[in-house]
Amino acid sequence: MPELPEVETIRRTLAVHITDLRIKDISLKWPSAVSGWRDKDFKELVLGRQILALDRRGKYLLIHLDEEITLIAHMRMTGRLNYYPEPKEPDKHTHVVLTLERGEVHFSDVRKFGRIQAIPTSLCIQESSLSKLGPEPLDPQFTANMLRDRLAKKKVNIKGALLDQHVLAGLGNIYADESLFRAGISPQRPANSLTDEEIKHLHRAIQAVLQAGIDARGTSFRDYRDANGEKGQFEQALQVYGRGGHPCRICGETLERLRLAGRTTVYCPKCQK
DNA sequence: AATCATCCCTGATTGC
DNA sequence: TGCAATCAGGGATGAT
Repeated sequence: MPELPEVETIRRTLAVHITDLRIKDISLKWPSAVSGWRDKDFKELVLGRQILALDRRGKYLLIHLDEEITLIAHMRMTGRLNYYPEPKEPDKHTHVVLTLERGEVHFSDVRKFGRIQAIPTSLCIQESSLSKLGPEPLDPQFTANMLRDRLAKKKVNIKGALLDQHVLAGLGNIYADESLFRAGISPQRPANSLTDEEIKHLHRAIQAVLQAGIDARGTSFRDYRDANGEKGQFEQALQVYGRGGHPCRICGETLERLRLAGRTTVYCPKCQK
């Protein structure tokens, strides 16, 4: 599932191909995947626009167009944005095809949870779902003290707090589990029970895990692919995610699987306290 | 304000 | 082997 490192990889691989190109045609195979803004529909806002730059906020991909329009895309679990240099027949899960001056972008999603919205750029930050997001974990301005303050009022377990995009933007199930493992913190701990020392470790672990994920071009546990259809390489570096019942790579203890915040959670009962 | 349940979907996995 | 039930999961929404 695309989390911060995967969305960042999609952004980078897509930007190479589509920056500066104009959107010549739009085909909506499943119109529910897109939404416009006020009384203007998606096509009206997007058709003919030129792609200026690609940005990212948390797990949202932002495609800035001219005329002050921005596309906000979210892949949820199985969404993909693929670039094809030559015209290609859309597969059965492709919901939107953007035909560019050169090549096509296909937005597809097996589970139909992913969405693309067209919105005036100036409203991106204030009026969209991006407005309530927590800080960017890899932003130098995101400090351990900031993390401490944001966790201070949270009584839920730390796993649930890390998945809450209002606390921090971009962590999903994979990188939350991996961060907690690296920090040596049990996912069941109440978020507001962490010591300053533990929060420092967690802060460092989050940044290290996300950066390593980006460097490996993401985790392709199942569905994820970048804009070129390539898998990421981070799966082999995973310490806990998807490894419940297997031995801990550090101490050999059997990794435990449980359910927290409605998500499957894997951790090492010996390494994580 | 924080927390929790529900819903959206379909391919893969599990159960009988 | 075949079919049905269950599982997986991010975020919007509404209830508490």
